[in-house]
Amino acid sequence: MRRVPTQERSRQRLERILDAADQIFSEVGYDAATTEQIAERAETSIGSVYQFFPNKSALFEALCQRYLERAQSLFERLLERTTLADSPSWSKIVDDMIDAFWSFHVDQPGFRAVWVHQNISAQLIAAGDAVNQAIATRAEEVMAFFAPDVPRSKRRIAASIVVETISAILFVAVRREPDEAKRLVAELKQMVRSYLSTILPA
Amino acid sequence: MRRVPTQERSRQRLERILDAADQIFSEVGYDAATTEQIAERAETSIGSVYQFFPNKSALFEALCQRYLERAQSLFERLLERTTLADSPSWSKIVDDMIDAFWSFHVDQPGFRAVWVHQNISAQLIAAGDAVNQAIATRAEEVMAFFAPDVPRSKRRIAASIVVETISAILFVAVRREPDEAKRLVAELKQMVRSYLSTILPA
Amino acid sequence: MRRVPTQERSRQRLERILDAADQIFSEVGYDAATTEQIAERAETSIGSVYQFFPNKSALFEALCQRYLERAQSLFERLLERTTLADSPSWSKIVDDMIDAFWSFHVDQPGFRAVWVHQNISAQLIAAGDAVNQAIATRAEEVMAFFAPDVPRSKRRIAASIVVETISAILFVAVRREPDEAKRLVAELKQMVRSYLSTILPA
Amino acid sequence: MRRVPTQERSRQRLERILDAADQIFSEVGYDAATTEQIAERAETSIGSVYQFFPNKSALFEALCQRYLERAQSLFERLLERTTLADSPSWSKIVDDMIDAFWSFHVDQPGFRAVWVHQNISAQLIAAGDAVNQAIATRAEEVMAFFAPDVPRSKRRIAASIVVETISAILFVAVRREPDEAKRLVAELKQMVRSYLSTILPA
DNA sequence: TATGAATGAGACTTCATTCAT
DNA sequence: GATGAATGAAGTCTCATTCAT
Repeated sequence: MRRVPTQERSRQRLERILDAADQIFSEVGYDAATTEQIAERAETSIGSVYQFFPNKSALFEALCQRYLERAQSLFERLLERTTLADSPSWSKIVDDMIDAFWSFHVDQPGFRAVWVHQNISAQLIAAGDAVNQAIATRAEEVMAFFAPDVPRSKRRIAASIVVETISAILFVAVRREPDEAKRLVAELKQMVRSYLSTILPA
Repeated sequence: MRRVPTQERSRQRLERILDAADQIFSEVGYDAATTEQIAERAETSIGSVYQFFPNKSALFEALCQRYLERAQSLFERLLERTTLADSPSWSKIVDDMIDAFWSFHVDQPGFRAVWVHQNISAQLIAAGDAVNQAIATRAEEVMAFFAPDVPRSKRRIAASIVVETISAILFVAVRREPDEAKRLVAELKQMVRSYLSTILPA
Repeated sequence: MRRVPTQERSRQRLERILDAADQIFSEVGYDAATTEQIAERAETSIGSVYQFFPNKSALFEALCQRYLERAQSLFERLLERTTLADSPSWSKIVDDMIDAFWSFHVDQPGFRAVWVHQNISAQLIAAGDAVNQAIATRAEEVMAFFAPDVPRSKRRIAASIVVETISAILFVAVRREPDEAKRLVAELKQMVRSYLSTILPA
Repeated sequence: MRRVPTQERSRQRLERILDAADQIFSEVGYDAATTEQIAERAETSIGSVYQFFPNKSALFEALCQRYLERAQSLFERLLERTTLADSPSWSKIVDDMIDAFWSFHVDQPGFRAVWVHQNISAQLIAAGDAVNQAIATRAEEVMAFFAPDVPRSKRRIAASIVVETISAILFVAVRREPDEAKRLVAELKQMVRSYLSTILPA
């Protein structure tokens, strides 16, 4: 980012630009989106966009970063609420997690576009991957709480596959009919639980 | 497609164009790929590309179709080999299937690009989706063999989630280190088996 | 022209090519017409077209030539029929001439396209002009019969303007509604007669 | 037009673009003219051309419009100068008109290209036709002043043919040698006068 | 001689980015 | 700091023409 806004006015403008970019990218995809269009939606001039970001790609990366933070923060808020000390069942945690991320996908349609574009351009920091990795790392810690005896490497791979599966199936589900989506989410929970039950103690 | 080649020489050229397109799309993504680049890689002229395909998009769709056919044919070959009458265990089928599609992903890197791009352009027949749906339908029939009592709708959703999960995890795995990838695939088998065991009889 | 056909079969092909070119040029104009399209309409291959004509422009020029010959021949046939020796009134000749050329315009829509294109490209022999000039020269001779005393230069300019006017107004008339066209033609006769009556004796 | 310039600098640029287009179209015709060539002649970049006009065709139409306005304005200025109340002879008006439009043709060579191209592309507002029709309508009014008794339909057709004839002959004359041109114009006046004298009172 | 696949120059147009105001 | 006009590289696609079969 070229300039970090200090004044309130500027910060609002930056926010508007990011929101506009989010919408446009999500509506038409990275390549079809034009910087002019984004400036217009943000009700600024193209010059102002380039005052914050050196180029289109940087604008996209900032969006990725924003999603990473949002997803991580969602995860943390969730864990805080159900403090582990309360000794909830891990299957409850799984269900809550899936529900929470389901809402995340539904509420933030831009995330999809971001995720998709990342899988094209290798140059970009794979923010989608980054989100999943960050969450997998945290999930691993939670698993350590429930199954301290399982070797670390086993926990890592299990956490990884669980997070990726959830992410992937939710990704698929948003495009299905609402009814079908609901059933997919339910079945996803079932799958994750049955898998984890081969690793974690009841 | 504008012209279907009849002579051998032309058919080879067409093949070369498709292969080149496959590579380029896979390397840089749909939008960043240029038709000129594709022609060059195929060692033809841009004019020849446009003799077969009316535009860039049509070239891409032809690739999609090719992958759809390849994946379906892979699936069918697999089922034929392990004739159901031989009464194999379903878990053996699952393992074989995952191995086979893993090879498919590894050998055909272009499939990835095709799959990803489809999630952007709504106009395109979603070949990635199409592949999965086609295979899910077939998988459902296999499940019917092992669990004729499970209601149809349950089978459908189960087949769908299994296929999507396999597809998604393999998709993730190709980008990981070989060692990590191997472990992910192993764990994927485990997850699918444990999920299916809640539905299918031993 | 590259090759003059000697065999009957070839001559027919050449004729078909010229007819096709005539139609296509007339339908879409010179630039929008494609050589491929012309070959197709002529039910030949593009290669055959290029066997007769070195390029698109030459094909067009051949068409021009054909129109020049047709128009000239029309004029000659007309004069023959109304042998001057029969001492017809010149106003009768004018009327017949206008009627004949009106039919020419109506029957040969391609002539219009040819004429229009010539006024763009200066390199081309202006066949439209050529037609008019050729006919003007002949018309001048006819005027000499009726008014031997009028100086040659005066006759030349009068013939020229009469021919150009007829040509131009007929050109305009073909694009008008049939009814309007008929009135325009009638008025054209009136105008030419009133002008000529200032030069030729009754 | 995409953008209407407000600042002086832009207005000049737009003017330069139009002038350049005028020249180029007039030199090589609509199709052979390239947008790049026009930009170069206007001493701008191709991007600037496309900032004002969405495509080549729109640029052409703007030119048509400009000619229509210029021609109409010329006609009006002419009529104002020779106020009808001054009861001039109509033959004087005809002569002045022809002289004025002759200058118009000579000074604005681009008009020719515009006029010619319109006879090809049916989609375009036929500006050439438009010019003539607009002037014919006005000419009809003038005729009404001199011959209020002549029925309206007769006046209309007479105005139409006079205007078309003048337009067509001037069109031809610009391509002739200066001397020949002058004689053609003189003869044109003679023809129009002799025709009108069959309709209008002395 | 006829065919039509192959070629590639070149046209139109877009859009990321700069910079004078 | 904000604006938006100007730039021009680069992309897609067409079509006249050639030449091997």
